[in-house]
Amino acid sequence: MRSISKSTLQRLPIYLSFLKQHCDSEFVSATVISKALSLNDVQVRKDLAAISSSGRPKVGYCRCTLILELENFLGYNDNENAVIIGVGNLGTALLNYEGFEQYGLQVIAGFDIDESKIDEKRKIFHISKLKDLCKRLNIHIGIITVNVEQAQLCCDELVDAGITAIWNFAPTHLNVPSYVHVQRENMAASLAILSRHIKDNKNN
Amino acid sequence: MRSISKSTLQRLPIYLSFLKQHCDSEFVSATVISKALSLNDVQVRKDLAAISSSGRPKVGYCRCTLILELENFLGYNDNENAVIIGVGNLGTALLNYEGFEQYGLQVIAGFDIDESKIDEKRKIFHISKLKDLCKRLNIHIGIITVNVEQAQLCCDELVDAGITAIWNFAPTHLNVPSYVHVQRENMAASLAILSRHIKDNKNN
DNA sequence: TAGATTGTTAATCGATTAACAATC
DNA sequence: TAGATTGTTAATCGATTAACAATC
Repeated sequence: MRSISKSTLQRLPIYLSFLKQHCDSEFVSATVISKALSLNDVQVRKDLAAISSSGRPKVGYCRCTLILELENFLGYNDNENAVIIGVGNLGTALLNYEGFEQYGLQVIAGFDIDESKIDEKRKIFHISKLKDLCKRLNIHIGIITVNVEQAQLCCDELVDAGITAIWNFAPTHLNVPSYVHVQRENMAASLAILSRHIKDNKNN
Repeated sequence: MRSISKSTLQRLPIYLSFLKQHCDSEFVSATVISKALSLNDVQVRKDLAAISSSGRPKVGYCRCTLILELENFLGYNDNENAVIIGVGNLGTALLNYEGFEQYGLQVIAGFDIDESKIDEKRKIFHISKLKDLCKRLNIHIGIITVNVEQAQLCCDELVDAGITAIWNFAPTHLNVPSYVHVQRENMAASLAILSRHIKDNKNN
C-alpha cells in the first residue's frame, strides 16, 4: 500500500458512496464504477489498488469487502471527536447535522463568545471552556464557522487547545504552525467555477 | 487574456479576499500576496496575469484596480439568481446566508416537497412551482440540499426547469446532460483529507 | 544605475491516460 | 480456450516551479 495522493484521497469517498447507494450486485468492477461516475477506468483501478488488494481478474471486487476496506481506510469506523467554533446559522446547521457520524466524525460541542447563545444542555459552551474540554477529551479537529474578522483569533485558540486539524468555513486564510493542517472549505471557489460555466455557456 | 485553468480559478477568490481583508497599502506585489498566503510567487504572478494586465514592474499592482479586476472577472458585480431545493438544516442556513451576495449570488427562493415547510412570505415554495419560477426569472443556478435519496430526482427537476449549473451538497453523484455542470461540494472529501492528516500525525 | 518587480520561456513534477502483460 | 478483468509500465498531459529577459 503506497502513499496516497490528494486527488485519489478525494475520490475515495465518492466510490464509497456509489457502492453503498447505487450498486447491489455481489461483485463490482472498476469499469462499472468508472462508467457510473463518469471517470476514467484506469484511474478508478489505480485508486482502488492503493487501498485494496482484493480485486480479482475477471471477477472484480467483492462489493462488501471493498466497502469495508474503503471505510477502514477513510477512518469511518474509528470515531474522531470535533468541536465547532461559532454557533451562527452555518455552525448550528453543522452541529445538528447527523450525517457526519457516518464519516466517523462526532461534533461533540459548539463554542461561542456570545453569552446569549450558550446552552450547555445543547452542548453549546462559552469559548473560555474550549481549551480545557479539548485537552480533557483529546480532541484533534476544530471547525471554524465564525466570520472573517474573528477567524484568525478562533484559529489561535484552537491551536492553543491542541487542535491539529482545522476545517475552515470562514472565507479567509489562516496562519498556523506547520504541524497544523487547515482544510479550507472554499465556497467562493465553487461559486467561481459555477458562474464561469454559465458565462461560457452564454458566450457559445 | 488566455483561458483560465480550474486551479487558477479556484485561487482567484483567495487572492481577492486577501486583498480586501489584510492589505491596506496602495500597491501590492505578487511576492507579498504569495508570502501571506503561503503560495509560490510565480504561481500568483501567472494567475494574476491571466485576469489582469495592470501589473507594473518595480511597482506591482494597484490594489484597488486589482480588486476590481478580480471582482469583474469572477462576476461579483453582475448578479446571478439561484434557487435552492431542500429547506432542511443546511438549506435554511444557505437560504439565510447573506454572504453569497458578496459573490454576486442571490438565492431568491427555496423549494421543498414538505407542505409544512412552505412559507411564501419567507420565499419557500412547493416544488411544483419550480419550473415556472425558473423560466420566468431566467434562473441558471440550482443548489441541491436534499438527502441522497431525493437528490437525482431534484436534479432532474432542475434540469427540466432550464438550470445549467448545479451546486450539489448531497453526497452522491448526479447524472445530467452534458451541457449541465455539477459542482459537488464534497464535504466527505474534506473530511478524508483532515482525518488522514491526523492519522499521519499519530504515526510519526 | 541598481534593485525590485513583471511576465515569459523552459524545466520539472505529478496526475491522468494508454498500452499491455498477467490472471481467473 | 477466449474474454473480462486486474494491475503495472510507459506515454501523455497539465500544473507548478525555475530561470531569465524586460521594464520602471
